[in-house]
Amino acid sequence: MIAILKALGEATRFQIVELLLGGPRPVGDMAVQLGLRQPQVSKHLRVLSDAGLVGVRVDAQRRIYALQPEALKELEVWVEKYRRLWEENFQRLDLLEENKTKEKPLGRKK
Amino acid sequence: MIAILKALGEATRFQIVELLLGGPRPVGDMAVQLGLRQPQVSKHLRVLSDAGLVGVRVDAQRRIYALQPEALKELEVWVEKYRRLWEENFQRLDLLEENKTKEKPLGRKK
DNA sequence: CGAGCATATACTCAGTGCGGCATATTAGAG
DNA sequence: CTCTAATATGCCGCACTGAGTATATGCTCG
Repeated sequence: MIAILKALGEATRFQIVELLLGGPRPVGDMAVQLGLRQPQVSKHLRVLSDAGLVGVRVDAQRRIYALQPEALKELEVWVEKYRRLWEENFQRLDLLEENKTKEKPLGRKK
Repeated sequence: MIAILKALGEATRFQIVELLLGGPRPVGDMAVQLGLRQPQVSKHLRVLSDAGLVGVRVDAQRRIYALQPEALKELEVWVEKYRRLWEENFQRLDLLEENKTKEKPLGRKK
């Protein structure tokens, strides 16, 4: 999970993923669209691949990269865990503020 | 969006978020649970805060941190864009593999 | 087989980020 | 007002990482 988030948390790789939403693409094409040198794109694709976010298909000398749904789905499932945060009234800081006076007798340490 | 992903893509901060899923907590408590020194936890909370993932409530000398639903929801919305990837038969590498022979006449450059 | 294309890998360098320690800050207790 | 608790900030060292260049690898075509 962290690998997925770390991979996506980098501007260029994020762009690559958004690019691939439009369909599979070879490395060279992406390098042009990103304004990057090909080696760097390959490295980013390696990271994305290690995280399971993309897969490759070989076509002669070209490698066609495409999104791999499973990883994205994994991310979606994780986020779902937090759904109640905005669906129920749950853990709202402003509500806690109200309780502050009432719950003050926490005394903490003692 | 990238700020959110970058913030979550770090092991310790990820842990903090998971911790806060259990409810709001003061800094000191988290430092203990994470086995980290307090200053480092404060720094991570700063990053999470900048990304909008957490909010603070002041209680005397303590700062109670809690998850901020909006940022998580933003993430969920983003992931939804990719939903069709696994719901429809879309951009599957194995299917592309089949087409490979048929579509070979791409000739590429020329 | 030799030339050229597409991609991956190795190496280097600069920037960034995490962790630790020391210190500043602010609030409550006596 | 002074002492202490809880937290934030500044500074440092070290590991990691992104971008670039050069090079290796593999495939196609003539």
